[in-house]
Amino acid sequence: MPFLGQTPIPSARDVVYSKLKSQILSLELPPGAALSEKESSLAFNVSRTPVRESFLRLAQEGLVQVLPQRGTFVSLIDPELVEEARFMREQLEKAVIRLACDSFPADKLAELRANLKEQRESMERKDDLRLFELDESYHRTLFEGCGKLNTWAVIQQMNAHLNRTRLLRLFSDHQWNHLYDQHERMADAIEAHDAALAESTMQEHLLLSVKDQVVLREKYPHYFI
Amino acid sequence: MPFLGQTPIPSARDVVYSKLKSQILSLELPPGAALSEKESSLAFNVSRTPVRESFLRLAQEGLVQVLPQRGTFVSLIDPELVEEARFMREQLEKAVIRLACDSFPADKLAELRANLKEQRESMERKDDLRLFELDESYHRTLFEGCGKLNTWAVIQQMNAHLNRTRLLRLFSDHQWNHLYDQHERMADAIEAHDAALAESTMQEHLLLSVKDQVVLREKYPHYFI
DNA sequence: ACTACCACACTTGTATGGTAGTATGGAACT
DNA sequence: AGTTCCATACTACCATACAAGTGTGGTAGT
Repeated sequence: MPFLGQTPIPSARDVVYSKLKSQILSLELPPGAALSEKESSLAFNVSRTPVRESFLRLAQEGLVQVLPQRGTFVSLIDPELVEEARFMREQLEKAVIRLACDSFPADKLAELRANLKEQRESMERKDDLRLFELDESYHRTLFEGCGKLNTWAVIQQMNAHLNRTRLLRLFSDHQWNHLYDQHERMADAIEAHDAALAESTMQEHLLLSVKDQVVLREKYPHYFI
Repeated sequence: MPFLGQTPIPSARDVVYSKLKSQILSLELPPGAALSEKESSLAFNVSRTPVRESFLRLAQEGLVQVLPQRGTFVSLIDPELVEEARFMREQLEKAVIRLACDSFPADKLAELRANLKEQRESMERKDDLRLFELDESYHRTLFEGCGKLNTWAVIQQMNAHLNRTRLLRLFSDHQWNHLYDQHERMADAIEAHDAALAESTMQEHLLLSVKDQVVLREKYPHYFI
């Protein structure tokens, strides 16, 4: 009898998918790079089947492009798609934080505060990677508190396109102070039920990531359509 | 040499996927129904491979649930997911029609007017199916005119969950008159650059479909989680 | 030198066999 | 009768073989 609630062992397909996805998002597999079912199956020591299924899933998410009988390629970055992803995220996050200002569970607010505390600590340690995670976690908690986790999941998927450009921030000037201030102001606004302030702060917050794309585009023009 | 611009012949996988999806959305395959790679492969006269790949794609869209070594089942309708899909659509459509009030290309506005004309004709013919298509086409044109077709694609995917409940409208009182009036008022608002009117009308417009779920839920409680 | 053609080395698409886990119904035992 | 156990018939997962389309480089013919 299986343990209830046991984490199911990840299938070969899931492993390959996660690995490939992280390689694509980190630009380790750059836009335009050629993939092949056979080559990947050798690299991961599995058969073509799970590799192929990973390709199909990545293709559905728009991260690779499968051309029948020709090959599979990491998708070039489509600036239009990136802009629309940012647009969708802006609309949904603004709507959610308005909801949060109306009502937000106390325990989730406490989570936000705890997250902010850890952000301060990570800034002192200059732990950029952890700050990146905390940023995601902060926004996730916002959606969770509003009962909109499915919406967060959709945003996460669209973020795949944004993140290939946002990665740059880890290596350039991060402005973590600025980001932290905005996070704190948003939490305060929720507590004070100040929807207008929360929404405008969120809008600023999400605009910060726009410039990354410009930088990346100048540096690697062949990564774009 | 292949004809350039020729439509690629649909693969067996695509055929099976479309067929299954339409059967699920039409409730011909009701929520909870068991599927099987083997059974479907016999039904469609293809091997298990393209069937399996269709299952995986449907699973990623949340329309079926794959339980390893147990079976594949049509997903039960999750009211929370349906509500969030409606929520996302509301936010995005409201944002887009605000954009449209700011600027909207003349040819797309003409498309909206032509669509409205055909809506009137279809209402006279009581051609409900065509009206359903025209409704979708109307909203698509809105997104197209704002350069937000990718956003429309995301909405379409979420609509899969809404549509299983919206299907009812085809068989009940449709209130097509009401829907038409709203469509016309939105086109007028865009032309008059009246964002407030456009947005509030859109909000009403999208609220109309909420009641369908209540009806369906009373009639088929075992279709829901 | 140039062109047309073809063999070949790729690619993804499809079919199928084997493996391991799961549910179920009946038999054997208490 | 009720419970335990096991054979069996499923399931999806994975490996592998074959089919069919595509691009390329070399070769033969002009």
